[in-house]
Parts: sequence; C-alpha cells; structure tokens
Amino acid sequence: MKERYDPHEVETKWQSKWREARIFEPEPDDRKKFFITIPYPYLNGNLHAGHTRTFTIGDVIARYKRMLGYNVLFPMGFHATGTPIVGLAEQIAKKDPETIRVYNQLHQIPLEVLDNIKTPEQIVEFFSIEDEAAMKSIGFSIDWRRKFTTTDPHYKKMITWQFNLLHGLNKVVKGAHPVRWCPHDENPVEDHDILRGEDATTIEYTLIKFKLDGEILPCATLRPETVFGVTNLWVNPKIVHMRVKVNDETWIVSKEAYDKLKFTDKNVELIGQVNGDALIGKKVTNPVTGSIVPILPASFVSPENGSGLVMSVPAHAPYDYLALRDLKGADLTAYGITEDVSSIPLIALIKVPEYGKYPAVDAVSELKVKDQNDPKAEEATKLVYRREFHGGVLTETTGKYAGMLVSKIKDVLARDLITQGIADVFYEFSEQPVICRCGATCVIKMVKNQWFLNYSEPSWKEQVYKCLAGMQIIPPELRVEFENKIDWLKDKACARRKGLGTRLPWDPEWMIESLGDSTIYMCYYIIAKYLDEFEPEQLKEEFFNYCLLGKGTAQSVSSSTGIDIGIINAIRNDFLYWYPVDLRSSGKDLIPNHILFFLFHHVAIFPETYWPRSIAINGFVSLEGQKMSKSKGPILTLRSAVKEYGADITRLYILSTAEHVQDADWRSADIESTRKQFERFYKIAYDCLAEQNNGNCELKFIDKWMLSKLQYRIRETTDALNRMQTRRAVQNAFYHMMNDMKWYERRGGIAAKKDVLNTWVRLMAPFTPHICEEIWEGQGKDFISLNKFPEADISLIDRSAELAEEITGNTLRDIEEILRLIKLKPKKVILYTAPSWKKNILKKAIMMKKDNVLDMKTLMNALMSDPQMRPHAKEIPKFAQKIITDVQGMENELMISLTEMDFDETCALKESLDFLQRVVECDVEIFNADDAGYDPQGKSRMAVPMRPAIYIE
RNA sequence: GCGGGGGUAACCAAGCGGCCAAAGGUGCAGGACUUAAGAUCCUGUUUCGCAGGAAUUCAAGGGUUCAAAUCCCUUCCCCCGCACCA
Repeated sequence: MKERYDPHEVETKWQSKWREARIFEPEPDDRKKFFITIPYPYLNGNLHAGHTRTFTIGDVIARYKRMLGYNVLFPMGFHATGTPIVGLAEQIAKKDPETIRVYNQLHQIPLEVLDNIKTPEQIVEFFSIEDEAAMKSIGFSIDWRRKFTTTDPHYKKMITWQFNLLHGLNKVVKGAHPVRWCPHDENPVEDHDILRGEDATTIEYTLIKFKLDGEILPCATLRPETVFGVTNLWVNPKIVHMRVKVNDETWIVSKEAYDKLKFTDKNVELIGQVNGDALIGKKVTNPVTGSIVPILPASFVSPENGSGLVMSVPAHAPYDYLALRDLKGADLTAYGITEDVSSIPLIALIKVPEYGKYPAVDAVSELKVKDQNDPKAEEATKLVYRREFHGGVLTETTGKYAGMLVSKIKDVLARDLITQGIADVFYEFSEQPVICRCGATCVIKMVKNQWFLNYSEPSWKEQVYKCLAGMQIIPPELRVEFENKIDWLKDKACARRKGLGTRLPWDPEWMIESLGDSTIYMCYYIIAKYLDEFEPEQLKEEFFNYCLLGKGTAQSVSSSTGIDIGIINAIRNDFLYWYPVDLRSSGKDLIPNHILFFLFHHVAIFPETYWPRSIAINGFVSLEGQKMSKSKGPILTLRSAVKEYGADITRLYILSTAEHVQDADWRSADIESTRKQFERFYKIAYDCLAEQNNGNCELKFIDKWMLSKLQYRIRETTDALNRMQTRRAVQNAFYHMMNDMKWYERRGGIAAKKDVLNTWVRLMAPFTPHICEEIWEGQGKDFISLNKFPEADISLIDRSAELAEEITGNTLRDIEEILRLIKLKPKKVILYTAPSWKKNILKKAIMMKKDNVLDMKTLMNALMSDPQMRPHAKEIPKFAQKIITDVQGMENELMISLTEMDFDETCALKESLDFLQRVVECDVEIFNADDAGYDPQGKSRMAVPMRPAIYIE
C-alpha cells in the first residue's frame, strides 16, 4: 500500500489479479448457489451512468453474496436484435452529421473508427468490445466465459427452439392489431418518427350501428352504456357524408371517417355521397333498445371526430342536452320536423350521488353553460363523465346491466354489443393531428395476419400471478405495480419485418421481435460456456429439450446431434445446479415490458421449481438535473467516469446517491466530495497500518464504544444489503463509519484501531473492492473478495461504553453552548453528576412506564411514602414532572440500560477528563451532587441523570 | 382518463407514531493548522435568549392521539408508464 492513493494503479492491479486467479468463474460445488442476472445492454452505444447504476447494484449484491459464502454466478451478454442498430449503421454510413457528432463527442468514439463502420455487424462487434472493457474497468465480478451476443448463430438456435415450443403450446397466435401508421411511408411509426402529436395515444371507441332503411349510421362513443338513453342522433347539416360499403353493410359516415376506415381491417368501397341536411328529420332504430329516434341538426358535430355522426344522450351528456335546448322554438319544418323537439323526454340511465335524475341538466345549470358553443360546455362534459364513471350505477333502464358500476361494466357491455353484431370497434388518436417526420398525417392502421404472443390468455396470466406470489419483489411496495401491469398486459405482436434477429421458424418472412427473444436467455448463460464444443447446427430441438427441460436422454441427444455425451451431461448438471434465477435486478423502465415477458415466458416453459425467485428494481440517472439520452445527449459514459474518478469512487458515488426506484442525479460537485471522503478513508487505513503494533493495550471506554458502534454499523449494513438498500448500506458502512472513526481518533482512541480496520475493510469490500483488496493485501492470505463478510458480534455491544460517550458528548455540547452564550473565556469548569435520589426517581418512573402505570399521582404517592425521599420533598414535584415527560418519550433500549446497569456517571466523566480539558482549554473538576465539595452558586441542584450540572467561572 | 411514485430546512436527501428542531451530504459563515493557497479538523447555519432555555416549523386545511413530518379525510402541485419501441 502506497502513501499516495492512485486509483488507476490500484484498480488495474487488482483487476488483473482477479482475472489471473479466475476467481469469478464459478463451477457447481457443494455450496449453496446464487444466480444473479442483470439485463444485457443494447449495443447501440457506450454504457452510461444509467447502466453504471443498475450494474453496480448487481455487482455489489453478487460480491456480498459471495462473501456470505454463496457460490455466485454473475454472467453478462449483449443485446443486438431489433431495429436501432440497423438504423444507427445507416446513419453512420451516410455520415449523418448529428449522429457523427453524438457518437464522436458524447460516446467518445474516434472519427477514424466511425469512418470504418459500414454495417450493423460492425457496430455490434465494436460496442460489444467497448462494453466489456468498460465493465471490466469498473471491476464487475462477471464470469466472462459466458458472454454472448443475441445475433450469434448458437443463440438463434435457442430462440428458434423457444418459439417453436411456445407455438406448440398455443402461446403464439395470429391476429390483427392497431398501429400508428404513416400512409406515405407505408410503415408503422415509432416515437422518434413523430414530428407532431407525440403524446397522442390510441383510443378505442365503440361504434354503435343505428339503422336507417337497411343502411347503417354508426356513432362512435366512449360511453357505450349510454346507448340506453339515446333520444336522437345529431348530424351536421352542412357537411357532406359518404355512403360506403363496409364488408356486407352500407354505412353513412363523414369523409374523414371514410378515410380512416380504409386503414382498418374492413373492406370499404365508396358508393356515393349524402348531404347532411338530407338525413335530418329521418328516423333511425336504436339497435340495442329498438326504439325509433329522429335525426336532428347540430353545429357541434365535427366530421373529424369518430364517424361524423353522434348519438344523443341528453340526460347524461351536456352537449346533447344543450343542443336540444338550443333547438327550442327553431323552425325545422324544412326538414319535415313539426314537433317541438326541445320537449323530447330525457332518458336517464345512470344514478350518481352528486346529481339528481338528469346529471347533464344539473351540470349545465351548475356551471351556467349558455349554449352548445359555450366553452364551459366542455368542462361540464368532463365533470359529468368523470363523476358518472367513478361513482355511477346503472339504473333499470339498462335491463340486465342494472345495478352495475359504470366503471366495471363499460368494457363488458362493449364486448357484448360487438359480439351481437350491433357495434364495432373504432380506433382514433387522442390528439390530432399526428404528423410523421415525412410530413404526412398518420392514421391508425389495423395490421392483419400479425403473430402475437397471447399474453392476455387468462390461464397464462394466472400462472404469472402465481409465480409473482412466490417471489420477493424489491422494493416490496412495487408488488402492486406488478400485479396491475400483469392485469393490463394485452397480446403482444412478436414479429417484425425489419431489424436484426431470429426468423420465426414456421413463418420465416417474419423476424422475432427483439423483446420476445430476450425473455429466458438467462438459461443460455449455462450453455454459453460450452460454445466451443459444438457447431450451431448441432443445437437441435432435442438438445434444448434435454438440457433445459430434462426431456429425452443424454444418450439419444448425443447420437442425434453428435455432441459429446459428457458435454451434454455437464450442461444438464449445470442447469440443475444454477437454475432458477435467484435475482433479476433491473431499471424501472423494464417493468411493463421485459420483466413481464421474462415472467410470462418462464412460467410457460419451465416447471415451477425453475421460476425466478426475486426481482429488484432501481431508478434512472440524470445528469446535473437533465435527462440523459443515448441519441441526443447529454450522456456520461461509464468509461469516462471511471477514467476521471476511478472505479471505486464511481461505484461508491452512484450507490450512495439514491435508493431503490428513486432517480439519481449525477452531479460532479457531489462526486468530487465523495472523492475527498474516499481519500480520507485511504489515509486512515494507511496510517493505521503504518502505526507500530499496539495491540494488547487495555481497552478504555472509548475503545469499547468504537467496537460497540462498529457492531451496529455491521448490523445496519447487513440489513440494508439484504433489502438491497445500497444507499443505506453505503451510508452505514462508509459515511457513518467515517464519522465514528473521526470521533474515535479525536477522543484519542488507539487500542481497537487495527481490529476495527480489519472489519471495516471487509464491510466495504462489496462496494469498493479494489481499494479493499489493496488494504487487505498485507493482512489476509486470500483475496478479500473471497473472504467472509463481517458478522455483528453481540458480545462487543457495550451499553455502558455508549452511555459514557453519550454523557461525555452531552456535557461537552452543554458547556460549549453556555460558553457561546456568556462569551467568556472560562478559567475553570465544574461538573456535578446527578445525586442518587434523582437516579432513584428516574428508575422508579421507568419501572412504572414498563408496567404501564406511569402518571404523576402514582409516582408521587410512591415517592412520598419512601422515607429516603423525605429530605428532598420540596424539589420532588417539579423534578418528577420533568422525569415523566422524559420517560414517556424514551427509547426502550435506553430505559433498559438505565435501570439494569449500574452506570457510574462520575467515573465515565473522569475517564474523558483529559479530553474535556483539552477541548474547553481549562481545568475541569467533577463532583457528585450528593457530595459537592465546592459549589458557590448551588448549581449542583440542576444535575439530572445523564446530564450533569455545570458551573463555569 | 387509467395506473404508479412523490411534495421535509438554501440545495440534494433520510425519517414514516414517541431520544425529532428533524441523520448524512452539499453550500454558506466563523475558528484551528499553514508564510500562503489547497487539503484536513472543529463550530455554527428557523427565530428569540449574556447559563445549558423557549417559541414556531416538515405543500395547504381539517381530524384522531397523552404524543403526528409520521395515521385518517379534503384540496393544491410535481414526476413516470400507457405498448409493438428497445
């Protein structure tokens, strides 16, 4: 160990020692195993601070478990399938200036390297080397023999096997799905392809088919339940409608709606046109209730929305009610309508606590909405909708749905109508317009004949719930989130036309989507170690069936594949040993996708014994308050952080800056201060080791205090690590320990120092392994990485040493406060510890608290009947009152120590006398108030247990 | 809209019924050391107080309790996800 700390020297030294000794390359043995995995990084850029956080947390747990005696498998691979790498290769190949800038300056790739990149394969090659080097540079304890890339031919064999298996289990099915679509590019648009309307989501409307002389007037609605309250239809007389053949039916819709229909899975054919005013006055049949209702004119109907036709439910929709009211007295004879339409009776169907029978009417009058063009109409609509959705119950009007909650029945009702053929689904953007990068307006297209993973299948979900119930979720509060997300997950399109990846074995026009191919790859780490032993072609289905599922025999697999039977047995044994995954640790962005799929695929493929055991989730990392972006910046790469600060400091910083799902903010000012603290740690260790051997001294209170404190730190650190609270762990193992050591040194502690350091360095080893190896080097024979993690030794917990330090600290603080107030330089300080009668009262009060009978009256009775208390009768009431308040809020442990130990305050203070005199820079004398020799101002009366009275002159 | 997470002193951030005027860090101020800078170490950092004390605080308002930053209700505000994209 050198006097000056040079992180890079220390770190490269130990990294190569670890590598040479192959200490992170585990093989099955008789220890308990621990299999931890972390999502492999996607190879379209360098690892950044976000990876640094997730991966470091994983490495800390791996190292911690290893030091607890587990046989730990911590592997790593690389993800390359999908479209972004292909896109990046194109951008680099055509020298896109922005891409070149980001990758040159932010990802720090030299221009001459970028110049030579022409293909996606080169990108994969380049970043897999970079990322591996980065992970090695920060000291992750990864078994690199198992590395692979998802585009490897061997890996593809495993994916092919998996998908064939799922297909056979009916988990992959054909269907149609709505996607955002650019009619110009004829492609689905992804988020980054959108110029305007990025926030638009797809909304599912129900299209209810009203009938008019054999033709259909479909009305789009978000509230299908209100079909029971329809009194009329609204048509804008000023717009021209299209008559369209839709499958076997004839529909009348707006021009805009017709355009949208062309992209659905329906066959549409334009037949002719109908003017809006020609429809008005006609009567349509409500397909649900059978009632006949008129078509009326309304200006608020927009051709852009839905079908361009609106069903009117004036009892529950303010717009409908207003439009109806606005027609009062209007002359509609031109449309052949003679009756006064404003007197059409409303039909109520939802009962809601806030309103009377007709919520729309109440809302309109409450907000004083004037007419259908009043902006407040929108507000009233939202209000009614919200209240009816959350608190509404359907009335008898709705027949068999009566009594149901609106929020519960909505979807069921819509499905019912659709299966009866009287309704349809219609998709629309929540915001319009949505504009593609090419300038075209996007639509929602129904992609047909798409392959889906059938995640919505109830029995599949049931299995996943079961798996989740048996798992540990870290942090535990996230469990409900997982349950919700499993519930929410729908079928997922699993095939794409472009990108890197594996082809669907039974329909090779399609590429397996890249989230689908990274669900059970953890089991592939077991095979990946043996890749030199066979060619991809040898990895036939029976190989995986045997090695991963135990189907068939090693003998038959060996003869059909030509793979050595010894290898096959070894892989099978490795699988049986290592599986299941004990811990999957990941960033929170992967919860609604990868982590879910990980669970779904595991339960579908493996028997219950091999289902994952726990999942841990952590938050993001921002940079000086700014969100990081791989493609736009800002970004901080792992390598540049390590280059600047060293591996250990980077690790310590990123671990300590946020806990669990909280987002961390990387600030260079903060990591600078971590660096300083860390250098102090190094110095403390260096000085301690350089000191002459001073063991065998008698331990004083302060030494016992330090050893005692250390046990708490170990206990807290262990507890924190068991809950994967790395921040709290570092807080205890490093920052609090640092402050304890400061106090210990300041108090002149020496005797326990070497022992403390020996434990401390092992406590720190999972977090900052390099420096700990360096400090350990002289001390232990073996790597500290393979040593035992400290265990708290209860016999070293010394409550009287703690009380002694507490009273010393309290007293010093009190003296300093007085000095500050009186602003004098003291000549002499005299301390008076509490008299025995006060201690007795305290003990009595604590006893009463334990028996739950502590109150003023009981205490006073007890005291007054005690003859020994008589002499102090005058002082007792006031003191007792104070003691009661103190004891009420006292910590249990303190009460125990105060009653059960015969702690001598005077003796404790005498031991720290030198220290006190040094700090206050004058003589300090100590008396017991029972026997105060010198007390000119009678201060000794103020003495209280654990708080001596003070007299300063 | 649906679902999840939050609002704590100048800032970051612990605490989630009683040793809480509230850990730790940063910043700021004062002091020690030093020729000086830096580093390091002490002390302070809501307000008032020339004897260790008191008052008012944890988004806002109300409630439960001997006791609330912590539990309950209402309101306001912020962040994230909502998919075929990794």
